[in-house]
Amino acid sequence: MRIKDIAKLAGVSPATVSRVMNNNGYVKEEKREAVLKVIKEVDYQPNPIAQSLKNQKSHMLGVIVPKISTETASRVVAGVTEVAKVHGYQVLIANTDLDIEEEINYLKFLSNKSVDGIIMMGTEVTDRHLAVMDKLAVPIVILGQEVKGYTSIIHNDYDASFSMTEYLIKQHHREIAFIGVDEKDEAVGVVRKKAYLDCLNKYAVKVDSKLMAIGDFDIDTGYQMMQQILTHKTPTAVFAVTDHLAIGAIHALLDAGLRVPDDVSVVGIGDIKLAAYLNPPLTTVHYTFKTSGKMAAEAVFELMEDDTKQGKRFMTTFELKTRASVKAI
Amino acid sequence: MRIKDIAKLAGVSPATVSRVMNNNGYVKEEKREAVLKVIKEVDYQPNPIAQSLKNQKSHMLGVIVPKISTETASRVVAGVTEVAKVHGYQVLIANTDLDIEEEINYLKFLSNKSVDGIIMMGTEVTDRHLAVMDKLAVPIVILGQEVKGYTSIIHNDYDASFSMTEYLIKQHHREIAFIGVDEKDEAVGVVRKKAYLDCLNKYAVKVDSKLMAIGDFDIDTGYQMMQQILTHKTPTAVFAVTDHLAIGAIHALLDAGLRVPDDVSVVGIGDIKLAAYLNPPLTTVHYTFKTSGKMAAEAVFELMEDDTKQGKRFMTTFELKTRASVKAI
DNA sequence: GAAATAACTGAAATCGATTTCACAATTATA
DNA sequence: TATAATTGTGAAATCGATTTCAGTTATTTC
Repeated sequence: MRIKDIAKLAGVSPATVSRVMNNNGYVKEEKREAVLKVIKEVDYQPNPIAQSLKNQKSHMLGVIVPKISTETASRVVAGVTEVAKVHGYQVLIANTDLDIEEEINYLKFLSNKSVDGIIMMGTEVTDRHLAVMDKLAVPIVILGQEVKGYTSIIHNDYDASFSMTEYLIKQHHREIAFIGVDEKDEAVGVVRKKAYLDCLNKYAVKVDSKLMAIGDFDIDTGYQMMQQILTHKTPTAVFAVTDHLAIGAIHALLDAGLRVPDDVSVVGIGDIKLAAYLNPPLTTVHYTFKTSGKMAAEAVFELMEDDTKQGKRFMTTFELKTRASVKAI
Repeated sequence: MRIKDIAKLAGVSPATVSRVMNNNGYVKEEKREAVLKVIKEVDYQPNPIAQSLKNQKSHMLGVIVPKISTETASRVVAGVTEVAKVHGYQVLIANTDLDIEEEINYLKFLSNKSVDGIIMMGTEVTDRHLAVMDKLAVPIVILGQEVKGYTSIIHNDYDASFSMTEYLIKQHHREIAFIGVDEKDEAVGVVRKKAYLDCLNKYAVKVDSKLMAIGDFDIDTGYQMMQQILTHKTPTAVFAVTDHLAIGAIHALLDAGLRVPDDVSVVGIGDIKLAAYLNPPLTTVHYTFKTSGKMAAEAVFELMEDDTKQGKRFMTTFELKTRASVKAI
């Protein structure tokens, strides 16, 4: 069913049908009714692609995620879709599986007028990213990393990490192991580590490089890094920069015959859904990923209205969730 | 940059540029090179919306999910996007938040030529769904429920649930509580329960309705249902139809002062990522959700080629993951 | 009652690509 | 060499909507 067909059935021109559908321009009441009747009868829905072409709006938002099958990503997407729906927008997902090449390809592809705005969940933002981003035809918002010149939604990684370290120190821990990730990820790899170090310094706790390990993002890595640390020394507490790393660490500790938290306390960051249901329930930092997704979407819509608002920086809140995985000394 | 501009720069007509881009029709070698040179220089990418309109193909797949921020959904989407990428397709996500009205709206909207195929993760499939599905202009595949006449990817819920029950019986459990969900969800609510009952019957274990409870899908429900069952009787084992329900049940048991698995064994279905890291590690059924997503996508592409293949029924495999949450009597 | 304004309508142009069609220039075949 | 077949090209139609433009009819205003 095309607009032409509706026009014929209603005995008017396509222009009139369009005017009725979009409620603009003059249409005599009886013709309007005739058109609406036909539309209802045949359940006519205009071809969105043709509309996109003519209106130069696709009513779609692109979301670039590093890995869709993670709790963080899916929560962000949930937030984005929620706001998108309010604006009558659809969400197009681009899953890069952590491949930078893919990320850049998607940036190009999506910008090419197939979406009206882009939200990129950043891990590593390279110069090549920036080169492409500078030429983008549509607004973009970066989520999770701070990129100057671009609107970014960032989690308060510094304060969160600092507070967590401080919390452990206030529980009288002094031998606090650190399990981090590669520095290519600015927010997680660099900022969270810096906050940890700064906090130790503030409280004059000496930094022991033997208690620090850097690896990937998965549970297994947490396990291995913990084992590695244990070969040198047994800390009284472990600060893992993600909950998954913390879970791996806990299991390594248990397998080494240590009790958590009685022998070693463990904390993470992220507050995955099951954190409270682990044994012991995990002390962690709650981030509002869904809210971040919403904020990102709202920022994109704002940029679509007025692209001079580029470059804003939004920081989301966090909350320390103290649970049983930490025991004071 | 439009095709016209490229044509002008290369000193040819838009038709020739199109012929070069799509590698069809005759083009003299020198003109082809001239065109390619210009395309490369200005990094021209054709407007996908205009192409969609002309070609009547959007190169997009629609996925309707009940809740994007669940592990199941995100794994399915990961599988779908993987296959989609191979075919040069993008994935459009429609998140219905379990709202049937939304589901039907999305079916209509997506079918309307804005995607070339639809994958619907079904929970409840009503007559209203069917009415809309019958009129769909594009192929659709249902994932997770069996709908006759439509290609469905189903998990072997019956056998999985039966095997799990059988496993408990073989561990000499006879008082096996059941925590299920509403029957509106055919696969989870009806089939899994039927298999449980059939298995009890097969082994002449008497069914005790006091040991059965029906609720929602979340951890809290599992907790409450377990508490409710405990007011009547303490079973030796609990069969929850999802891992989340099992986790809720475990916590209710622990809070009631019972030990898992020493006093009560608990099993779930789904094998969420953290199932092996819970305490105790959860005995459950591993479903290959990502594979289901891939199969669904492949089935959709097959239907796009040849719509007579409609109505196939694919069953995915499962694997019993026996972990420490079950103890033989 | 004439002039000015408002209400209404459809033909045609447009969005940016693809493809048909008609025709021209080569090359192959008889 | 004449004819047929192949190669090569651009103008124009097309996809399905929206919008401008020009023209008609109805309503005010003086």
